[in-house]
Amino acid sequence: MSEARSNELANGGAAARERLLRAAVDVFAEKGYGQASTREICRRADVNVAAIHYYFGDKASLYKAVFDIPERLVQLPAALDDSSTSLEDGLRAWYEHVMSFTLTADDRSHIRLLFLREQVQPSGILEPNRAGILRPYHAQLVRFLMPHLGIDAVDRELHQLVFSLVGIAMVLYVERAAVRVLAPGLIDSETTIAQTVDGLVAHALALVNAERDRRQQAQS
Amino acid sequence: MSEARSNELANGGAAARERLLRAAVDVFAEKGYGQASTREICRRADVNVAAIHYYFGDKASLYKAVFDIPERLVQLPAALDDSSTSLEDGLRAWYEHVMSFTLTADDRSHIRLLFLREQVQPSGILEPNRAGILRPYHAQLVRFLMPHLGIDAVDRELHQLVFSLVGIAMVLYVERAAVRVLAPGLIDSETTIAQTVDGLVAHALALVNAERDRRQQAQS
DNA sequence: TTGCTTGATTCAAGCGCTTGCTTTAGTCTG
DNA sequence: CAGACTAAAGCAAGCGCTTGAATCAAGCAA
Repeated sequence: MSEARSNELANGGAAARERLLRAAVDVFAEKGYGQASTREICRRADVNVAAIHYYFGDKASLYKAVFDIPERLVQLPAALDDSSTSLEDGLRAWYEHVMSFTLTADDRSHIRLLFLREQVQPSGILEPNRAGILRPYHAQLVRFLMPHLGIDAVDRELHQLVFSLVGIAMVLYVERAAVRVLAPGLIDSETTIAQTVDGLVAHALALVNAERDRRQQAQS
Repeated sequence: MSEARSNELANGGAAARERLLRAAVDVFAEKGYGQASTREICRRADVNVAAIHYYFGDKASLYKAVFDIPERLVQLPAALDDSSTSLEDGLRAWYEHVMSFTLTADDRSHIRLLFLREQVQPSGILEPNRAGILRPYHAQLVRFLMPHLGIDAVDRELHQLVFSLVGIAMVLYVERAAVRVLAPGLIDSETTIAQTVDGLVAHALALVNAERDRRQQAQS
């Protein structure tokens, strides 16, 4: 901590450690842990190879450090935590938020790819049983839906509903290459994505409404 | 062809080439193309390292050969191509089929993981623009749904409906680690998976019915 | 049967290269 | 000068791939 700060003051404020972290996010996201080379990370960060050892110890610890900066990077759509938001508006806000990932390739998308990769192909370095980047999104949807379903306890049906809501968008992201081949016009441009979001909202409403109906029927 | 056959006859019918292919599926699925080592593949296939060069030329060609055996491995649920199958029965057959992937780890599951990995993290070796393993599943659902929706042409709404139907199951597979952490009891055992299939069918019916209603409304 | 040839296959060895990491000698700043 | 940091070189290990010799069954002539 204090060493790092004095370091920042020492050199031109560039903070080699910080550049190293940023480059690591990029390279790990592009190549995966195993295929990422420390030499390339250092080259992109414009530091010497010894810097990784100096600041982090080794490659695995650098990887862990990359995954230790996650929460502040995940910014959830605020509308869903406003209790006055209608069901449709909340769902639309949520899908607009997550579908923006599909097209753009900004700074944050790299870290998202990193989390997805760790999910599909665990490196074995991080402790297992971590829910990854899905947890905050899942938790927010659970919070948002409970009042709209008129329930105050989480059960497996609610969990499954939320996973389905996530799934109808996630398939478009994970399989975006296949989607573009099989159904051109779904996620090719901002315009088509806007249409697709409309479809997602309609699907989501159908799912939530069906679940609400099922619960009312089960009560009577 | 004839050389390969005489080879099979020559040795104990073990066919080193075949063992090599099988081992390659396993190792590529476990490690990914870049992290898989030809030495390990040969070790598992119980052949000499030179065998890859002898039979396939190099590592990349072995990888391509693995991806050239796909179609016969994808066995679709037959019920969906029977026009007498009801909507609910067809959907149930489909989800029972695909959800069997989530728990089991049989021979075929490795090749499925391989396709998923290639989708998320393309190796750059296969020609791009291939829809991967999703294509046959997608096509079958499109065929199955058209009569139940009363349409005879494929449009973008139908495509998106199918992707949503795929997505609500795929999220449980791709994020199965997170699902087990966030919602234990969804995909932990055959019993819970059976319950989850019930939920998937209910969700799918809600989606299809909503889409049919939308089309009827749009007509009038 | 016997010995020889041939072509297919396997084998151990090693080439050149990249990897993660370490070391040693330095430079710069306060 | 002391401590924070960097630079360059090099280590052992692993990588894909190649090589030339060894092995083996099949075909063939004497």
